[in-house]
Amino acid sequence: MTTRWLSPEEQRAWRAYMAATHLLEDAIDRQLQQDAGMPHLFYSVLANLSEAPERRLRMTDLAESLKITRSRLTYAVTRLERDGLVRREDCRWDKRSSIAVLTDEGMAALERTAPGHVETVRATLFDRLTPEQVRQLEEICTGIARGLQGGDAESGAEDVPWRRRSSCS
Amino acid sequence: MTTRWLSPEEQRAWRAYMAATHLLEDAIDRQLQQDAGMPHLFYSVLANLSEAPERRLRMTDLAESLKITRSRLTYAVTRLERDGLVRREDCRWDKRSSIAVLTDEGMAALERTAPGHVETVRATLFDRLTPEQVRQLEEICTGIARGLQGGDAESGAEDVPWRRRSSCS
DNA sequence: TAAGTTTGTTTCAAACTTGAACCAAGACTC
DNA sequence: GAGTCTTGGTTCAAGTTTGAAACAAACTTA
Repeated sequence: MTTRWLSPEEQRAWRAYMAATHLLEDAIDRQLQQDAGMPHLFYSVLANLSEAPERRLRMTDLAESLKITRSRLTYAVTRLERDGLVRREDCRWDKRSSIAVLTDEGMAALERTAPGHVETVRATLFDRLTPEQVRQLEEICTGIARGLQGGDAESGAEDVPWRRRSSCS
Repeated sequence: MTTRWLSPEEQRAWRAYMAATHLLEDAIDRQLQQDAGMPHLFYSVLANLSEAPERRLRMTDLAESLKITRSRLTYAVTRLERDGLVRREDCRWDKRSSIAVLTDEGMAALERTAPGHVETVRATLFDRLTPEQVRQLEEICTGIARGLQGGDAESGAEDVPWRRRSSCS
């Protein structure tokens, strides 16, 4: 089959997308690194745990929720554990599982860090979007994410190479 | 000043955004790694060079165009040079500069790889968006990018920490 | 229930990224 | 025209990510 190249509009959108995502992630990473000494991902781990019941989550569920590989999460949690912000516990029911728990110190670190982070997200992203665009962005991103996960939906869940295997359950 | 937290709509958009960008970049990286043995960034270097006049670009300009740090580019070009896909040349007018040039072999690799890449970008992104959403995405991303670069524009170019120093020109 | 499969997690080496430090060449200043 | 600043690029060590392999605990099934 001959390649369906991108249309000019798609080209422009794709370039803008790559530029924006690079710049945004850079800005956020830099702010967090400076003010909290941790990359964005690590912050997200803390944030995610803080919202879970009892501030605890199984490693796999946490990885799934963050859309990252298990091995990447293992690294992050190991580091956060070393810093005392997270603790690992064994799962009582399934001895294979390990549970990441946000410590009080971790919660404190999160609370200390959150305002600056949110401020950055605002300044770099939301303050530049109209409410309508916020809706559009959510709509677009939700669609993309659904397409890339277990989002079996329409086109049938073919086993294409770019689909993460261990998606959700 | 008390923190302006994210509204529920913004929260949803932010989460969807992070999920989508993670999943998308993962999918694209995986496809390129499998089919071309290089990460997305390296592909972008080749693609960018291929469109430049004479297929050559100053390192700094290339970095600027890709929105990445110079040191990251140095690494990428070094690797691509080792693989024979790119070559470095000295700049005649400014002896500090070095110019990255796409070799014929690099162009061939790009042409061989592009269809699969574009197909993935389509399948994961554009095939899931309406033409209207493509426009919206471009608009949104352009705005974000403008805000984060030399895009001095409205809010005055304060020297905020999350702004990349060596922006443009 | 032993053998085989799946699931949850970690480990390890190789690859990549970061940021600060460095070096050299051009530009500016007095 | 020597000192100073800026720009273009690389280097280096420390940090992070990747993917495959290893392990161990469930689960399945003959």
